Amino acid sequence: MLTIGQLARQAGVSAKAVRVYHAKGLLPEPERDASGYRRYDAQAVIDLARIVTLAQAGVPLARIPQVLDADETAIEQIDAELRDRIRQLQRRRVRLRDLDRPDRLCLPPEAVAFMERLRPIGLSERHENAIRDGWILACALAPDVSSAILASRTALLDDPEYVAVLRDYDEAIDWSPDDPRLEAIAVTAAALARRMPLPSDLPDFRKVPRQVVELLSGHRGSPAWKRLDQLVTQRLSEAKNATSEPNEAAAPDRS
Amino acid sequence: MLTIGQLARQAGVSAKAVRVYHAKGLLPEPERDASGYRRYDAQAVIDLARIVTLAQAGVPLARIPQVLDADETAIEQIDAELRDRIRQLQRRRVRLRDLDRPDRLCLPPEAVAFMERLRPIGLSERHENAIRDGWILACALAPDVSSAILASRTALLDDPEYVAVLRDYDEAIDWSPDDPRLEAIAVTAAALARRMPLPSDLPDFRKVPRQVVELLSGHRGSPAWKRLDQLVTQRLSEAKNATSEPNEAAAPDRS
DNA sequence: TTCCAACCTTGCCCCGGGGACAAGGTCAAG
DNA sequence: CTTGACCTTGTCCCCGGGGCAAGGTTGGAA
Repeated sequence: MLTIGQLARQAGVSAKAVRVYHAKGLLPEPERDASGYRRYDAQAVIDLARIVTLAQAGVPLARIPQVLDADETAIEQIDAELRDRIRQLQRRRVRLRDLDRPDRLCLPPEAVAFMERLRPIGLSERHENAIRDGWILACALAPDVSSAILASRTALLDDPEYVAVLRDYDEAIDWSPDDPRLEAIAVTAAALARRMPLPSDLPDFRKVPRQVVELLSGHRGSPAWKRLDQLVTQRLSEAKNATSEPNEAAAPDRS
Repeated sequence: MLTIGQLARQAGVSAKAVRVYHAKGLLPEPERDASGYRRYDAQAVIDLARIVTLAQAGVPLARIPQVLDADETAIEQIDAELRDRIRQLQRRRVRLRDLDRPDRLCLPPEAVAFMERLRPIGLSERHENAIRDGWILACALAPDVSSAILASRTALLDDPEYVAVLRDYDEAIDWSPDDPRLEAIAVTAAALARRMPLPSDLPDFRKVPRQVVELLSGHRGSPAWKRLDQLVTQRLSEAKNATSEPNEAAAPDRS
């Protein structure tokens, strides 16, 4: 006959835990000896092992009696949950390894792929981070729309002219808004913008939050970029003001 | 700029959790807009993702700031813990499959092996369970001693005479203690006992709790077995009473 | 025998990591 | 201008025990 401590050690739990299982009615209270100590037999060892096995598999104590009485399928379900939790932990290990890579941590896979393709272009870190932050916010606000835009934007990275405009913007980021060289960049950018896929071509464009459009075409704190936006928009509207009203969203965005 | 709900959704947690992280100083409180709502930027998304990643990896919230400031080795250590937890869950899946196998659930591997070898002998379920319960209690009381005894007992299962005595005991379990057939069994058992390894041959016999010896040689509720114990002990002491005093523990035990 | 450490008993409060709900203020779109 | 989905602070509650108090018991060694 075992004392509570011997029973608990055998099962790998604390004596307190065994008392809790008694209190919750999971494990029947055993006989007491002359001094009031609980005394356990082999059946109690078996019963406790079952309870501990289920509890450690994540079954809430309150559900354990039902599971013990139920059929095999309940246990299969618990096993499936356990398998899922193992997968989850494995995914979390991967995330842990990316702890100091904000893009992998915060962006959906397609945006990560975009950033991977963007990096070899060799923009400044500041520009890259600005682009990354734009996508982070866009994906948080409207994941599906953002991933649609991402697709077209990723394709654009194969376009040498687009890449050239990106590099121009990169160089211009700290220029004065009055810098005369901005004109030339605006000309190239406007030419590009005319054959770029526009956000308005998206299937659900009317549902796209205005915020997202503003984010992806915003000037992000650079006065020179703000000025470039103005110049490009002006050029675009001049070129097509016979056929359509100006469309601010058509300015080529740097992301 | 994101609201708390958008931020939380992006990170896969509840808005409440984000407020908790603010209250614990893990995540800096952001600016508020005109109506008092918190407004988050991309950096907050990154910071929150880091916090959530660590929290989901099992790091207590109170330790997260230190980990974020610490070097790589802290994260490697967390990763190692995560790996261990995965292994643990995998072991628990195995145990879950053995939920209705008391021996696998409660006994050490060597005792499981013993029971596996015992089963084909074809004893009654009652006898087998009595043996199993004896080992459960013995292993709980004194695991190392029990495993030493188990080794010699497992070897005995190769001895046809020992197996024959086991079968005799199995048949006799419900006989009356006055049954004359018990005599013949006692004769065979006593002959066997004279060449069986005795518990007193164990290296640390003096440390063996008396309880364990009683358990493994006890009669476990069968009056016929109790009588057999008497008969065997009597025979053994008659045979050697010139050289040694009677030794109750030398009765051949059925386990 | 007497001692001591290691048990055991009940009872109560505490913890982390949020969830639930209240009672109200605010936003955006139709 | 309403409606429903947000947001704000605040409070209480949950599980699965851990820790401690304050006392009684046991068993082996000196």
